Amino acid sequence: MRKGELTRAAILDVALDLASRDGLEGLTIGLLADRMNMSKSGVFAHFGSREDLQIEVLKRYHQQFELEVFYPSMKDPRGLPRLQSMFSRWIKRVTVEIASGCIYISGAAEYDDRPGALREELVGMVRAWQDALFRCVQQATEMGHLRADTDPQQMVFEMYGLILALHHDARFIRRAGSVERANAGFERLLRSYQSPGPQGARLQAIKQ
Amino acid sequence: MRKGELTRAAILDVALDLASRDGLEGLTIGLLADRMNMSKSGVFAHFGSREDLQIEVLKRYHQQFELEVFYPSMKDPRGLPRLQSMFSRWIKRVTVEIASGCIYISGAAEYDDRPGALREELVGMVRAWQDALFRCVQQATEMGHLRADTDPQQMVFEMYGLILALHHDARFIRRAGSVERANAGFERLLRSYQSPGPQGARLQAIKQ
DNA sequence: TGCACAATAGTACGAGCGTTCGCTTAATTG
DNA sequence: CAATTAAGCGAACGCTCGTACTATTGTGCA
Repeated sequence: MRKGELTRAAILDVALDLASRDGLEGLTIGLLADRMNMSKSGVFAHFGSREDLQIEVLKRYHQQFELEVFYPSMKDPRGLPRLQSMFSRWIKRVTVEIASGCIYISGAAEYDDRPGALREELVGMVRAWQDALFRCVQQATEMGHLRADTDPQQMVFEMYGLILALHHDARFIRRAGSVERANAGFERLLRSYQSPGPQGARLQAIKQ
Repeated sequence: MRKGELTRAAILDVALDLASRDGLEGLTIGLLADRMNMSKSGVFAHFGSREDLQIEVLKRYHQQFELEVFYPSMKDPRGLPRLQSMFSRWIKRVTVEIASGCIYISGAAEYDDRPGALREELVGMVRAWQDALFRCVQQATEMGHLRADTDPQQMVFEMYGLILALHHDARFIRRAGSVERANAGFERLLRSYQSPGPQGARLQAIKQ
């Protein structure tokens, strides 16, 4: 049927908007129905349960994230350029989300200790993104763009920290200049993992 | 009244425990009454409203944080030693909170876009802690423990990022080794803000 | 011991939640 | 156009929430 799928998509659009603001747990069918000028049961009928709705919203968010951040960066040359592209697109996206809210981040807080399908889904997505970053750092290391002793997991950890700090300081604390600080942190991060290294790594570089 | 204040304190203890797990928004009077083996109205009578209860819980948490992290570090020699002490105590605390949950962090997600007394209270506390870190970095800079061109706000930003990443990766993703990564990040941070500096800062150091 | 009042229990209310059901439209197909 | 099915509505369910009000128990001081 055509009409059904259309309104279903429209509902998901509004639901994604609502979930961005209030979190996935704050997404309520009643409010969603109000926004849609529909009855609660009318909205509900499009999904088997609230959890199904939440998962659909989450998948839609993930898909949008990949479309906006991941896929475009994959077209950039692998190694350092791709890594920089990933981070800058990521920053750009989070910057927009300072106004609307980021489901990955709010979801991490909501489901860090609440078992269920939603948590599994969410963890999987964030893991996938971290893995993508991991591989990118790894390639940059293999290509000599970063020091050979670079620990990719460590670098991904710190990149994620910068994004989390950005979201925290800009959206929660509402401190100005957070985007610039996140970028400055990334540049410092890159400098650290390019030459020269710590604890005599410079000597090793000379020996080669 | 002796008895009243006693049970009130006991209620707050349990409430803090509950709020750590489920967040301040997840703290419910019914559940609290169950845990206390009391009636809902009996618990409620100790506080004017749920919001008052939440604020009391928040203040208790803050007080505990100061007692465990801030005050002990203030006894350490100012400058770099104090900064390192602050961070290591902070890490230690968050490490414990990986099991129980951190109200500052979950609260940041819950109240980043929900106006009200709770948000104001919470923002004030986090700001106060960031300011304490700020002053500490500043002192370390003045004392020559860190490079003169160190931007304290930037350093605090990155320290906060490491803690947020630790909480995220350990509690949400449940990845092992996150504590070590947070510590490694801090060590790298310190190395960056000690000599030598970026973009020809080494040259300037030589000139002096 | 008894009185005054603090401390807790009990009950009720209105609102909102997700969900179910039967029914009425609206859309699609033969 | 008629038959069929999809789409949506409205009311109701059982539940939990915070809160108000009343009744009962318990404590502590004269």
